[in-house]
Amino acid sequence: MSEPLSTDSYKGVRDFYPEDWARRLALFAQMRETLALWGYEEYNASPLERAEIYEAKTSEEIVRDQTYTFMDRGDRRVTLRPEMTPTLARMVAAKRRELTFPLRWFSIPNVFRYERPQKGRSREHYQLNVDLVGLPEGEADIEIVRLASEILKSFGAKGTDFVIRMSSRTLLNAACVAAGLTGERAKNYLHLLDRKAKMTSTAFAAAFVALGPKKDPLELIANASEDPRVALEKKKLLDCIESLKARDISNVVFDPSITRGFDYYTGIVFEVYDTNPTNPRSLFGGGRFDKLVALWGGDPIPAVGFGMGDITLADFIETHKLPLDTTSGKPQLYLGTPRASDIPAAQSFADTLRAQGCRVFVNLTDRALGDQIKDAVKRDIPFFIAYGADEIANNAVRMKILKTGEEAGLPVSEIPTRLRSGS
RNA sequence: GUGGUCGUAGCUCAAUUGGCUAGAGCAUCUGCUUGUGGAGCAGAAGGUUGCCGGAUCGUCCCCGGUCGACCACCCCA
Repeated sequence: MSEPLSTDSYKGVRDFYPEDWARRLALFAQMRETLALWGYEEYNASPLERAEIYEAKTSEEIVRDQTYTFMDRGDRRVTLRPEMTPTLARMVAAKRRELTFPLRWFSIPNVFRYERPQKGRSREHYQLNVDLVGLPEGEADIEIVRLASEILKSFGAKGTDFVIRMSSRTLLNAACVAAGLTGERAKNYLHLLDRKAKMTSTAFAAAFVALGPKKDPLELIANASEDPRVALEKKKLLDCIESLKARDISNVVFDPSITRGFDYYTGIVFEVYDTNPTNPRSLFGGGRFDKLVALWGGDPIPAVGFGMGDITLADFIETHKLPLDTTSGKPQLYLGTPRASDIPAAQSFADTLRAQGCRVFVNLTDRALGDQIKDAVKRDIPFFIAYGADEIANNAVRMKILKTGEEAGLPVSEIPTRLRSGS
């Protein structure tokens, strides 16, 4: 015999036991419900992607160090998707002639990053991706930001629980150009800006001066009248923010340090932060990527969207103690059998209930009835019916509510409604 | 990729300066009898102290390595 295998899961990934998976499903169900109300359709794709699609326009850091990339047996370079947006862009590009734009699409893919596991970060997580494809800046941006807010609110969050920080890549780019920063130096400036909050002001100033700018982009944005392009882009962004505020999104602010890590963003970028002082971190974000689809040829197709990870969302729900109903798939009724020989009849009785949508668990053991009740309690099944010779003979059952201990006879036809009402 | 903290039963934790057969609670299972409960009582099972090596008369305890978890960086979701 060889050594026993390890029961540990692979480093940095999670096993989802039924209880864990029920929580994920509850998250996903709430997302799907909200998105359906807004007319969004769900799509999906394989986690395996051609490696090349991450190399053109996404952050180099990710490709170099943070993806699972390998050669398959046919010498193709394969990557486990680190994010969904390039896949979305590829799928849209592939069928650009037959799709009906604008597209309102979402997906809840698992995505992979090879990096050191840490709080809120593992090597695989599920990430809701919501995208609105085929419309330029304006109402599309507003819908996406509102939807991001709406999804958090659908979990019971209040507007004071989070803040939406917005900026614009076009504004930042215009300010960089006006400040004499172009190409690599502009890109480096954005990365520096992204880190600003974590740096001391002197360290930031030193790194900034090292880039050799003629002016300070942030000052240009503050005094936008100095440059007409900056002024125009700033007005567009502020107008967008004002529109959101006018439509009940009061927790949105302009924050020029929001840049987002990916290079493919072209217009608005936003990031949603938890306002809880013990955990004031970024929850998720998104932005506009008008040139990504054109990487596969043809004219650009404008798009805007966001991605929301399941781990940070679950943490958010946990820290704010928001309720999450995880009972939707659980059995509602435990059918106990006084004798093991009653099992076939109990299954047959269960079938009539199942046909009416009742989730019924039938005992298959020869345990004593009292132990079966204990078993039902332990499994968190709310109702119990003993089904044996007496019930068959009298064609009548008594249903027990395990929480209260009450037990009463009732017509079989009433069982489905009682199970649904839960009492 | 860098640095720090930590690995003892399924879980939460004990174990005297390095010294008897590594303990407890919870959870699990079996009884307290065969048509109705979460309690109680009795009992059982559960461990190569993450793994490998070293130092020592002797190690859960010291040292090195390795794997893993957590935390802070880096970066990002």
